[in-house]
Amino acid sequence: MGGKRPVAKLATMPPPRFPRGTGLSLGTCLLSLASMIRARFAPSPTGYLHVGGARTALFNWLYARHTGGTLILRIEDTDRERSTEAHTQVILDGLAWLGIECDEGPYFQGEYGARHQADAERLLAEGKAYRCFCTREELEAQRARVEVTGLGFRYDRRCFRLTPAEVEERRGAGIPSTIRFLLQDEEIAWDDAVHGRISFQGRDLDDFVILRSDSTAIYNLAVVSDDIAMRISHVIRGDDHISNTPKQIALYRALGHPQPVFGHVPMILGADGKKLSKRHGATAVGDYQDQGILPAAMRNFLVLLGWAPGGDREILPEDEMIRLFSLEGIQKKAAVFDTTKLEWMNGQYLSALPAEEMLGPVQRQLARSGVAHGDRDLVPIVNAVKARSRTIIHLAEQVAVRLDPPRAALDPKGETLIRKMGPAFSANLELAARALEALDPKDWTSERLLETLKAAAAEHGLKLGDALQPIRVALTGSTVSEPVNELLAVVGRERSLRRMQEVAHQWTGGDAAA
RNA sequence: GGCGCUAUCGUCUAGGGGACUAGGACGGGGCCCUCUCAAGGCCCAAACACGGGUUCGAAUCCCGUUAGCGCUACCA
Repeated sequence: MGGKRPVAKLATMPPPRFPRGTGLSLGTCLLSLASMIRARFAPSPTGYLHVGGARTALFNWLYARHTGGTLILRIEDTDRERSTEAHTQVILDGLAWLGIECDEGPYFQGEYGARHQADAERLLAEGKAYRCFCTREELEAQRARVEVTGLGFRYDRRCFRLTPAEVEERRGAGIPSTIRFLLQDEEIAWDDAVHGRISFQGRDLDDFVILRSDSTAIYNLAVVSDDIAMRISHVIRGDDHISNTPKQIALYRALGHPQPVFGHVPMILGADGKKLSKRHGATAVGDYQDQGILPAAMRNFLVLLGWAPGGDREILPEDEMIRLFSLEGIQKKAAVFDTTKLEWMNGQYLSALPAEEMLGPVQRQLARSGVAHGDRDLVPIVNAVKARSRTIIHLAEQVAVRLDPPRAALDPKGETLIRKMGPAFSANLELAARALEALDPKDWTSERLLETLKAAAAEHGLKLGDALQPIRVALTGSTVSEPVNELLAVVGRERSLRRMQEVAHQWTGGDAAA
């Protein structure tokens, strides 16, 4: 393949990375560009992995996979007060659970302090930034004064007007200082991959601090410095960063680097239309893992929240998702997180997934609720109940009841049935039990059970439903389950008969209305 | 306050000037299947925020209004 040579050549080229006039054919050039796409996910470990962050990660991952590019993970741990290793681990676990694997990293922003500082000092040396000796208190006082007048505060550049001698004097006196970026009054615009053109005026922005008095970088500098160093070509992030973008572009310009492509994805809202927060209940991906959501279902739900492939697709397997994904399909509008639809989707995945493949999560859930299953094969039980379950938790409860019928709790539908049938409930139950007991244990199969039950009902002139529903309620506590013959087969002969007799007794002598 | 972003059924969305009596999905209602439920199939209710333009023609383009959200730190 002749494609190898230009790629190698490009790789050794110094920035700017995007070749112009290199004499390469358009096709080769596009091919090379595609393979040079470098996207990143850059969470700060100051909390759990939020579903919003997870979706941003998912979009980056899909974009990288779709284009054959590279996904870089960078942990932005420069806020030492709030960042913890535990949070970093939770983020890593969350991404792994969702099946989002990164090609590079995790890198830790905290390790690049020296570069951040060097970049700030270079800007200072080039006159693109200046030392600022204003203290927090002074700044706050200025801000308070201006806000009374109803105008927005903007730093008045008083330190920019200091003479070199004054600066030296203060430095000599050991007065702490920050480095502040000198923002030009010019238009700063970019073609956002999801919003189209967005434009700001430099005069509406503040001269912002880029380096603290302790020489650590402020977010905007750190991000730009790292994104340049890591050769990031596409910055896909939450749209709460839109107003940071002009500052970052100004930094790219000052540092002499071409800016990457920016794409700002919308926020995720709670059911009340407000920004998703703890009040809305589960917001961390770990919460959904605990609730028994399958990673594939979570991914499918999340990708459809703010992105659509066009057309009527709902269930998207991973390869389809990657094939169809595009930045153009991303919605501009914030989306409400609808847990009901998530559960529906999880139900779809649960129904389609072979029992063997969900044994792990089911066993973990059984262990959590203290249910021992010994050496019993869970596969047939899971197969019997998975079509009717929306979460692993719910599914595991159903498995537990089939393992040990006395666990069954009577639900309102079960109660209603008992009340409506009156004495017939126990009578029919006993009748069915007798018929089943007469069955050779070897014939305790779904098919023979149905035959036997049908024959018994016919013999006593009962409608099939009247014969079967009491069995269902006895074994599960509810009127909802797989077909009764399958239920009996899955529960097993001894357990079924014992439970049927117990329940029949319970509702004869006693007060059936309870 | 300033700056910016956004606006189609309750929710997620399709739609990129005529193909729109605005399509799909979740949820809701009804029917079918069936021993029950789920799944599946069929049907029903349900939306272009408002006001101006542009145009022969606007959900689609432009401008306002309104509402929501974001940012406005020596946080990220």
